[in-house]
Amino acid sequence: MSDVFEAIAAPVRRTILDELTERDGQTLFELCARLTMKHQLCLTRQAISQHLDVLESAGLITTIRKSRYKLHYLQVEPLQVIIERWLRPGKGKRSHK
Amino acid sequence: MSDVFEAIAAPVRRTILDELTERDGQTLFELCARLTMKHQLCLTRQAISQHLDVLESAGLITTIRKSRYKLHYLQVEPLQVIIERWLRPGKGKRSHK
DNA sequence: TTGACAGGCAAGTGGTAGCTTGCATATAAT
DNA sequence: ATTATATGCAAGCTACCACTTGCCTGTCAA
Repeated sequence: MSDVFEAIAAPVRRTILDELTERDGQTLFELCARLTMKHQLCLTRQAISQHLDVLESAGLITTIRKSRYKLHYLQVEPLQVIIERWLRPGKGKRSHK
Repeated sequence: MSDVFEAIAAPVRRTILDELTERDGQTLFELCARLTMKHQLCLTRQAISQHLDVLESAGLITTIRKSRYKLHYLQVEPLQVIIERWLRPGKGKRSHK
């Protein structure tokens, strides 16, 4: 996949991004617990792991291995392409002058 | 569908938004021609029509009937939610002060 | 009125994303 | 060494999206 747009297409993945916005550097198990508790989601650990893979291959999260833990960090830079693409007034339109 | 995120998940639909950014108010047939010519896409008219339906139900385009023509206009407002959600530094983080 | 043009509706099909199940690996604790 | 914890890998299943095909409606020109 590795595509930013498809990565944020799934509601679960957007919720994961929200969670990391609120508390960065969570492990897979932490995310599992929070998605279950706070967001009433009923997913297996593997399902969430696969979502994290998608997010990582899209560049929306980075991971760091800490012994047996894997910490996940949010990266919002890839989302900028959306602004660059459609939300900038002057883009080939010569808006200034 | 009616979801902004799923609407921009498909590459073809993003190309349609690009086309409308470049030239707003196109008809279905105009879009078909341009997607075929400029973007080397090989899709039937119905396929593109369905994509336009998705974009409209997501609020990314609006349409106006002009006799037997249907004109399509770009609406970028729904994309702002992405900025509000993840690209704003101070959102519950009390960044100022 | 007849034909061409622009668009709409709906059923059918193939491919793939998302999820589960089962097993495997690695690190830490006892 | 054994067990618990945290994660990884891979095959299989299901549901749905994207696309096509076929036919229908509405508008304009001759």
